[in-house]
Amino acid sequence: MADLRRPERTFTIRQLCNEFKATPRALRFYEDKGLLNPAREGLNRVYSHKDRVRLQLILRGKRVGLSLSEIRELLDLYDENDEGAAQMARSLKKFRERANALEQQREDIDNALIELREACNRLEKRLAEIRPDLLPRAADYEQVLRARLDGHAEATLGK
Amino acid sequence: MADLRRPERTFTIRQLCNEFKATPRALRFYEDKGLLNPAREGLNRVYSHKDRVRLQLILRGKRVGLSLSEIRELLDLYDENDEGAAQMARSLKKFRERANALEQQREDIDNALIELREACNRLEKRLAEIRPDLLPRAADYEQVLRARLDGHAEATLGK
DNA sequence: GTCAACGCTTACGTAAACGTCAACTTCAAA
DNA sequence: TTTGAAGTTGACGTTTACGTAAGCGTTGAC
Repeated sequence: MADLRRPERTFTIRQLCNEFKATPRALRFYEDKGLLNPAREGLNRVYSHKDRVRLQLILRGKRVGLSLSEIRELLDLYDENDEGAAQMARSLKKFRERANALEQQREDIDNALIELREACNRLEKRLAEIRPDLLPRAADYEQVLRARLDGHAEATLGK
Repeated sequence: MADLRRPERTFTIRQLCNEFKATPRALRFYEDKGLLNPAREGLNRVYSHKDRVRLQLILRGKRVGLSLSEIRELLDLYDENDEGAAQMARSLKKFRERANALEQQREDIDNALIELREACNRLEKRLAEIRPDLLPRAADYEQVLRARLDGHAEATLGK
């Protein structure tokens, strides 16, 4: 009867949370920060399709490591100027900046990895000389592989 | 007269700060957290060569993204068991874990970069159709290159 | 009739690594 | 003698993105 995709369809907070794997607290927090502005039915929040889209944009922004305030700026731009052009240019700029920052981060990580590998090699050599029995073998991989199944991007990109 | 490299030479807090580009507040903080334990001359801190080495290790640890508490654990191991073997094994393990984490981070970053580039491409295409004059050109590089001259690793690896 | 599930608001807690006062002492140079 | 530089110990502030209650109202299921 009610097509789920009808634009006039609305969502409860929990529906959006389930769909996007967020928590109610998070959505309220975004609202508090001015990223969302759902309608009210009495006290209860009622999310429209536009709100849903905004939430999607928020989460995408987070995925690429933008801060909430940066995301808010972008969303504000979309609102002010809805015909879309100047704000697209600004978004593009923001995204490029973010990409550059990420590339810098990759460089930093690569440098850290170099330093780490040197330290590992030194330790391995000395351990092999002195106490080869204590050499921790690469059996650590199991742990690592298990841990890898979760949401690492959030931690990595600064949450 | 006094050879600067003589092992009995001591250092003031500011000397070490200048040498390693840290702040007094930071060294006191490390001390507060149990990473350093300089002698006192009255109230003033007097850093020995061993303290200097410890500080170097602390900063190296930070450079590769270890937390202060992880660094403290490693330093504690060096102290307990000064003949060095089991603790080297543990350090090695820690370093390998850290290296794995960093590799994971690189992957996360690469994924974010993919998502970003897609978004950039979409925006560029639409902008080129609608308002090609608004296309932000790659003149941003100047800003980026300037910013690149500073300590990015700290930000990148979580400070 | 009542209990659980969901919703709300307000407000404090968390983690990390310091920065930033305030309020002082101590020392050496001018 | 004064003043300026450097040192000290607290203690609170900062940032980000929420988590975690506390305490209350509403509603559907049984």
